Amino acid sequence: MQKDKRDCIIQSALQLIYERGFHDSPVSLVAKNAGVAAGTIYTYFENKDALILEINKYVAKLIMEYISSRDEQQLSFEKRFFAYWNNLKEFYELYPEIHGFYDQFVNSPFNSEEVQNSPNPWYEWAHQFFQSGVDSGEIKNINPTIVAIMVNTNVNSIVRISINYKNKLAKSNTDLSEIPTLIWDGIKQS
Amino acid sequence: MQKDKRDCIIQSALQLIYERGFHDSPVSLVAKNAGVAAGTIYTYFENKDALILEINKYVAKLIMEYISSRDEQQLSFEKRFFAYWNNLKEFYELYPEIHGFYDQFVNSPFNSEEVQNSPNPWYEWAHQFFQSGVDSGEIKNINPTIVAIMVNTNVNSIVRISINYKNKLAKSNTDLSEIPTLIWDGIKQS
Amino acid sequence: MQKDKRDCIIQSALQLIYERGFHDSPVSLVAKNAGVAAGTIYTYFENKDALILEINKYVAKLIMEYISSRDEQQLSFEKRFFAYWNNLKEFYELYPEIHGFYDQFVNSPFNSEEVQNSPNPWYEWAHQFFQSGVDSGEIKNINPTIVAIMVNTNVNSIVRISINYKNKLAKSNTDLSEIPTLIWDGIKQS
Amino acid sequence: MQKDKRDCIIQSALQLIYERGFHDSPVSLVAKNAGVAAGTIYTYFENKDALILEINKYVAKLIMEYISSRDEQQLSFEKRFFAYWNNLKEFYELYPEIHGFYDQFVNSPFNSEEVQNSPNPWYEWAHQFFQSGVDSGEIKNINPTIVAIMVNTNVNSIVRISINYKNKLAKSNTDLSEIPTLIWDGIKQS
DNA sequence: TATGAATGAGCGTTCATTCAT
DNA sequence: GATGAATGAACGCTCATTCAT
Repeated sequence: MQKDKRDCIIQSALQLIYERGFHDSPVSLVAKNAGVAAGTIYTYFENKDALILEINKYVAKLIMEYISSRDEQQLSFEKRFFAYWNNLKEFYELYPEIHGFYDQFVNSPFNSEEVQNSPNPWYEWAHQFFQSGVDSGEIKNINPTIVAIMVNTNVNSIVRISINYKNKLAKSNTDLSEIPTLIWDGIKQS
Repeated sequence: MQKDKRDCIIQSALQLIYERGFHDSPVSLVAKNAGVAAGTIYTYFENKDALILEINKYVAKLIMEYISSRDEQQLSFEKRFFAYWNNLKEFYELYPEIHGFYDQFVNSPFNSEEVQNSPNPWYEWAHQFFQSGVDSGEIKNINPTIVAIMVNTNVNSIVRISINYKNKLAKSNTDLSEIPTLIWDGIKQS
Repeated sequence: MQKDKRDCIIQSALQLIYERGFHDSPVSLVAKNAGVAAGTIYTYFENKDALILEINKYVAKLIMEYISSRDEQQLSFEKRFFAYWNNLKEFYELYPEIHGFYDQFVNSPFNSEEVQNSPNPWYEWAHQFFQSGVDSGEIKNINPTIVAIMVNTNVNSIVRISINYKNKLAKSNTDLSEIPTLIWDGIKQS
Repeated sequence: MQKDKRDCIIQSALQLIYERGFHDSPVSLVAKNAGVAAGTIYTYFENKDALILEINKYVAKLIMEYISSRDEQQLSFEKRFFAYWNNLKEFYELYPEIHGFYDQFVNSPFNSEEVQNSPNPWYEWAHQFFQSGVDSGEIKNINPTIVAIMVNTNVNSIVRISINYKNKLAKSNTDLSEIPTLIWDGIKQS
């Protein structure tokens, strides 16, 4: 209630979608959890779809800020890559609701062709990031958009594994920590 | 619609979910496209959720059969890996409705912890597949479940890229074809 | 409940619109009064607008049948005119809910240009009726569509007066009964 | 929007109701078009219903002024009648939003028995007008209230016809111009 | 078994009205 | 007085599910 109402609504929706999915997150519940009336949602968002697309933008901005602010460009690309990978994992573990939302959003009909083609600060930053690795000759000469998607998808699935198998794979956590090396071995210029 | 009604219903739901998403695939439409009455669906499936879970099982079986039948165990694991990767990509491109369904299912609330913990022939086969690579010393000693998820997630996202960017990344198709090498460089025993 | 459901719904809506107006006749109430569930309305009508347009058709058919079945073509047009006028008044007094509905419908946005241009058995019958008066030279040579609208509008307003002023104009009922003569004096060939 | 705010609101509502009907003229839109805040409407009108009733009063006053100021009492009643008829038609064609509003209002639940029984300067003037025709023996001895309603309803429907059939009845415009004669032939003392 | 009309809870959304500023 | 964000009851409508046929 103290924060900006628009933010409250986004936070509430993010949390609910993470916990219950798009299906089971009615506007009325989003409103209730945000501490506002149902109608208030429509002061800030045109409709439910628009709210979800705005959450996507909000989330992309947060990720971008988190990762870019921790990137140290003076380091070798190898070091930057591991930092990127670990920070992204850290981010998702810090904000599991964002991980949960993103996972659902990216493969949903909400993520239409139009949405995919509209500018996304995080995707653009990631593109630049891997482009600089290509440019400096530290990673293979592959389309940086594809590398970005590959790496991000990979972090995403690793986080999902580490959440789902939290208890069972205790022993395997060592394995998880080796994944970025694995990816690095794949993309590094040999 | 000569086939078994149960199959018709699954095919119809698969296609609709691919085209319109879970949100927009009401039982009545699934029934209509399957050439049966809405009520009939409840003869074969307890409810809509059960239908979706059954589709998941159906799909897992199909993938497993497709991949396993094309696996030649006498070959080197490297060759088997590339076959695996390419066959999986081929499968998804052959059955885009399965790719579309799977992409939505895997991160949805339908894919509950319980579902993830129940036996899945395809996951088990993939586990065994990578286990044999570890056992023969041809790939690094990492939890084969994790490798399987990594590789499968990777194929999935590559297929998504190749579908979404079909026209735009014409030039980059070469890049896409290098991805499995990249993954192999990551997991192979060096 | 005994009658055809579609008819029940139409009757219920007709009555409610008469009593409370379009504004205050929610689908839920129409359904309740018809003895069906709200959803059932949508089995018979695409949406609320379609229901209202169907009522209009239903009503036009009823009026046409009532008036045409009482028209005796072998009589002089003068006699036929008075019968027409009185039967129409009688009809509206017999079915005040139809009068009430029609009054509201005809000047509402529901009665769009498209609706006005689509075939209406009652309007067509009335057109033919007055056409025959023109043809036989018994009434002035005026566009029969216009005469029909004039006469019908007149009956309509007289019925409204006789309903609204029921008690107060007791004395004036004699006046009301002279109205058709007044109209006849206006349109008859002199 | 230099004018008095109350007038702006009435004008805005009048125009919107004409264009979109009662259904589709929310207070927020009335306010926007009037150049005021939604809440301001409640400074001038108790609620939306009161606003609509006030528009009715406003409109009745305007019509009365328009017609009465053009009535020349020294003329024969016949001439006065034709002037009345034509001026009323002219008024509605000059202010189609008033015609549109009135058409909807008169048969709506807003026009309750209470409203109909409350003093209306326009109705009273029209009553007097036709009373004087009765008194002078120039028209038949009929309740002037009824004659007034008849004539006004008639003008109303003729205007509606001339608006709706604007293009199609080009030829028939001559017919429309004969209507007042028709009415006069009906009511004149023969 | 198969049907599909019927159900009604629950959805997204609107909008007349209020009230703190 | 004027504002417009906030409210929440009420709306039209959908759709998973049932059950008489």
